[in-house]
Order: sequence, then C-alpha cells, then structure tokens
Amino acid sequence: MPLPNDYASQSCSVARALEIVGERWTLLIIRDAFYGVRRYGDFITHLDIPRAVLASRLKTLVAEGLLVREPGPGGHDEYALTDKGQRLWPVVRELMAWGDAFYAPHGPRRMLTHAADGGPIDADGRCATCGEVVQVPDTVSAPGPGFDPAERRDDPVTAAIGHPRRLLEPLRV
Amino acid sequence: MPLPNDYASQSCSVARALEIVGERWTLLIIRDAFYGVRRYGDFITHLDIPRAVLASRLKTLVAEGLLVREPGPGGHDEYALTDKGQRLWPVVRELMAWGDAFYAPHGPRRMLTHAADGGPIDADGRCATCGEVVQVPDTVSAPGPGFDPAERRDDPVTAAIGHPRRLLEPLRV
DNA sequence: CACCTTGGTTCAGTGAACGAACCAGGCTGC
DNA sequence: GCAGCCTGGTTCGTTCACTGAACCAAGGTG
Repeated sequence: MPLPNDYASQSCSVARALEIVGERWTLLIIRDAFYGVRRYGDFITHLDIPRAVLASRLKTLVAEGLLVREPGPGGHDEYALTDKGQRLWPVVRELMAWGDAFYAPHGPRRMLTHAADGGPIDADGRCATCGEVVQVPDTVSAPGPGFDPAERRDDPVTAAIGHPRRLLEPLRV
Repeated sequence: MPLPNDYASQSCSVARALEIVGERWTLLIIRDAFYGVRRYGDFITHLDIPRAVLASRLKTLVAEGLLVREPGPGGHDEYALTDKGQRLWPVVRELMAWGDAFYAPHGPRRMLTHAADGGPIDADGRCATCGEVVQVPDTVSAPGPGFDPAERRDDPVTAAIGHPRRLLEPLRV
C-alpha cells in the first residue's frame, strides 16, 4: 500500500500479502474474477466501484501477476486469474465462511459443491462426499438459503450467479 | 467501511466480512492478537501504527465482538480474541501461506506446528503427523528459514516471536 | 509531591477514494 | 462514409481517512 506508512518493514508474510490484496476493493475484484467476471464493464456494474479505482487496481493486479490481460472472444481485452491469483481462493473461501458464520442470519448466501459428485465443500476445502481437496475449476458455486433474490439487480453478473456455476467459467461467451 | 461507497449493498459474505476486517491495519492487529499481543502499547511498538488508528480499530473490533477488553494481570486493560475473532485464524493462515509462497524467497518466514506431536501444519490446517485439524491454542508458531533476524527490532513482541510459542499465549505474565 | 509509564485524544497536513464529466477507439446502421 | 453508440478507460474537484506529532489524564514509583 503506497501510503506513507507501509507494511513492508515487517518480516511477516501476512503483511506482505496484504500489501497486494489488502487495499480497498482488491479482494472483491478477485472474488468476482473467481465468479467468471473478466471485463472492465462487468466489474464496474457489479461492484459499483469508482472507475478510476478499478483501473488502478487492475493495473496493480496485472503488474503483480495475479491477473493477465488478454484478448477475449468479443475482440475486447479481458482480465483472467493467473495461477498465482487462483491460489488466493482459500483466502476468499475462508473469508466467505467467516462472513456466513457471523453475518448471514438466514444461512450461507452461497453454497460450494464439488462438480464431480455434487458433495458439499466443508470448511477446509474438502468435498464431504469423496474427501478430496476440490480444485478451483471443479468448484460449483450456487445460491444458498441466505441468498436474497430481492437484492438482485439487473446486471449480467448478478443474473449469472443466480444459478449454479463453476468457478472461473467466463461470464460471457 | 464507512466510506461513501460501502460494501453493504452486496449480498455476499466476502463483502460483509471485509466490512469488518478489510480496513487498513485490522488484519495485522488480529494477527498480532494471535501472537499473544494484548496491550495497546505493544500493538503500537510492534505494528508502528498511528495511535489514533489503533484506538479506532480496537474500538471497532470490540464493538463487533472480535476482541474483548478485560482487566489484565498488570492492572491494565487488555484486548483478547473472542471465539468469533479466533475463527478468523484460517483466513490469517491462508494469507500467510500465500505470502510465503510468492513473497518469501528464502522460504516461509514462520513455521506452524502441532503442539501435541510437533508435526507440521499443512495448507489446509491439518497436522501432517496425526492428520487432525489443529485447534488454534494447540498451534505453535516458530521462526522459519525465511525469518530474517536482521530485521529484528527491540520491542518485546519481536523478541517473543523469535522463538517458538503457542498462539494466543499472552505475551506478558 | 515530582516524575514516569500507559493509554489514549486532538489536530493540522497529506494522500487516497469518490463520482461526475470527459474522451478515444471500434463497431453499427444506413 | 459518417453519425451514433458501446466499451474502456482518463481527468479532475471534492470529500474522507490515514499520518504523525503534540497534548493530556490517570495511576504507579521514588
């Protein structure tokens, strides 16, 4: 974080990690990337983030190698998670689990299941049915009991995550 | 985050969680709390955080029930992690693992082991020796190969984490 | 009773976030 | 071939939070 007082002086990997993903909005951008969001405009409409901030964050994430910018099917460039970015999935998953545990009075807002056998994924990332650690592309994210359709807006992202989808599967053709 | 544009509108537990722990410094305060830091002055000297910001964050964390403020042995009040706060440990652990994987050229800065049998704790929080999920108070944190003693400063916190310690064990008597 | 330690609060300066406006390139319709 | 729209940004003035230094109050110590 390029504030006068940064975390860099600390010999701690939590501090180093937070220098990259600890800035406001960054982890939400990463989360949306797992949900298949790849285009600037889709991030804007779903996150409701100031355009300048999104541009700045995307630049940082590409520079740090968490995202790659590449030509997409529509002729527009897209942002896709690299392996380095995908390895943040446990962080996002645990954050979601904590939020579900304490801030989702009607139950989890999203359920994670194993695409291969449909088994639910437990707290430490394993499929309750087969016991395997589920890889990111084999993870299906579906609305859970705490999902509130009333909050649904009409952007393509919100529409897409309204039914089960594999992580990383691009939102658009 | 009480900025004009907050995350609250999103039906997403990641966003809800980040409203609490996504502010600058907050997760580092939580991390230090796992390391046994409990007193205002120790947070100040170890984190090098502006005093006003620490006071504000501690107030928020107590209000949200992640920390409790209670009388300590020295007659001073102390801040201790509640169960709700302790359940953030997987988030901190995964963040540390990610930082170690990509920003620790000389290997992990800290090693986590199971107090009962000394087995290393792997990526998903299980002891490699006994296979159990290691509870927070049974986790021992020790300097790893990437730990740089040259960065050591002379505050009590840095001195204490220079050798193996159980998580949550108070820094002071 | 002076002094030190601890745990804060206050306040001015600075930098980042916000949001609205602007702008450039590529495609579309005609 | 050009007017218009969609996409993906940049610019800029305002607002807000972080920073760091100074100040302050309570409690313990010599």
